[in-house]
Amino acid sequence: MAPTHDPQLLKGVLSLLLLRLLAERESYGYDIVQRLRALGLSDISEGSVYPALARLEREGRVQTRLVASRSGPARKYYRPTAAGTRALAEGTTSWLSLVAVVHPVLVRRPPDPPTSPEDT
Amino acid sequence: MAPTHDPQLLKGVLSLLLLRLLAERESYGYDIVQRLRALGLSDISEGSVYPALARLEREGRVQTRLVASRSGPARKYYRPTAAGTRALAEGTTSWLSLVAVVHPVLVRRPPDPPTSPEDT
DNA sequence: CACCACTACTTGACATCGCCAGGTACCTGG
DNA sequence: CCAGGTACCTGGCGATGTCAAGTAGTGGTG
Repeated sequence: MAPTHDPQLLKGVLSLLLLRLLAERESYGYDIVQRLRALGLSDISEGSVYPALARLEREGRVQTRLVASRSGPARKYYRPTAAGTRALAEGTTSWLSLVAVVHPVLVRRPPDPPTSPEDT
Repeated sequence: MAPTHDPQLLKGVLSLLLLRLLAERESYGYDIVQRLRALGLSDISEGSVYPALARLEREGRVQTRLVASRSGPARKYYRPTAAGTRALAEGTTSWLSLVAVVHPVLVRRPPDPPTSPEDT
């Protein structure tokens, strides 16, 4: 079964992921997309990442520098600022809080599914 | 400290929560709002819940019935349909998948300024 | 009786943000 | 020169949470 990936579920979490990945290692958009996919977010699209990165920069959470590449156009490397690191910490707290609320609710025993138990 | 509740993080999860709460016990909008708040989502607003409930109904995931009340206007009780139960199961899987990807990334040790390459 | 608070539900305008599609540009190899 | 991979950006769209305001029924208070 496909994960039936709901775009909505990613809302807000993406920028957190971006900040985190950038905090672990400075990198550029194209690379971030690949790292995200390698992490399991195979459906992630560039059209989500680049705008998110741009937003982060506009908000002063990351800073950039251009670095020429041997295999294509110049890469724009992103790195979190102090504000970005702070935002990451706060966002992580929010995420954890949400998970702490949602998870226990969703993971209780199934409440008598009135349908066939053999759905595949 | 304030939970710094990011509205975006709730996207998509709310309908899942509603479906789950409804699966556990048939109830009406106003009651759902209270249950959500009791669960810790204190910032949830009616303006989020009612439209979400209406959407769920429009999508055939819940069915409703009106019940007169002695303490105010009639209550609209919601209850998941078979499709709703199915959607709940699928949505829960999606949520779990997302958490499985996001959580480990966010919960690694706090990133110091990326300057020590001697980290294992 | 008028007014207000609480219960309940609905709706419209608004903002955010991921996605799709399309576009620009650089570089290497045939 | 062309094809294809690398790399980045933008416009328009759609989904959905929030705010604010509106409609209504019920009961308590002055």
